Amino acid sequence: MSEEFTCWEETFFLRPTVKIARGLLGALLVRDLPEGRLVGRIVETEAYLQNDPACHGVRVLPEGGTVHRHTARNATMFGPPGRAYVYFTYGNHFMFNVITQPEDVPEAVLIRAIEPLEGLDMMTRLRGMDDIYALTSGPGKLTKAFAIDRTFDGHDLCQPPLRLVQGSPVPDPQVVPATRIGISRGTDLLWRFYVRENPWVSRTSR
DNA sequence: AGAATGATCCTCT
DNA sequence: GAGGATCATTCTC
Repeated sequence: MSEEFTCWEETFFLRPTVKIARGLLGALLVRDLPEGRLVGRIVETEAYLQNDPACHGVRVLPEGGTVHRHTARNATMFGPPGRAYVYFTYGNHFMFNVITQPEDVPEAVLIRAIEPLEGLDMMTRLRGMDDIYALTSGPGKLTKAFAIDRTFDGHDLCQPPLRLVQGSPVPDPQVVPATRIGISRGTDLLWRFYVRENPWVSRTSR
């Protein structure tokens, strides 16, 4: 029951975004609700970069190059690091990302899967199901289990009621680099990372 | 204004 | 493994 949750300094989020995606494995997501606290350990992430055709902050030119793309939806991607970028997709799901890099550089890490540690009863209620391996094993699942919606877009992740804090680092032999999921461009890049053998990882193939 | 798409999930076969 | 749900956002004309 220790209250010692430690955020990162801003410099953590100014390192290369692919390294941050790797480094966020093992980090904890702490969600405070009126009914209690939810805690989970990040086990799968993906990096999205400013020159990356799959990134929301990027437009692909007909000639094949890329430029930054500002829109209403992705505005927080151009904001300061250490904040949440939350958007709605497929008519059903919120996606939760961590913004990296200085202002005006649209890069982020998508949190794809979490291992639930605390508050599993509340997560089953929020998810409307009781299979613990299905609670948080996907980007849309974990936002529902943690009650994360678009009101958190732009939220400072060092502040309650939603915090991203340090956990136990995951050693290299346990980290699997893989291709990203559900995108139509940039599919060859190994910018997804997950914890080997962890049952909450959304997809273990490549 | 209308069409297409989407960093997904669930159910069914 | 395939297909439908479902709608906000973005793109195209």
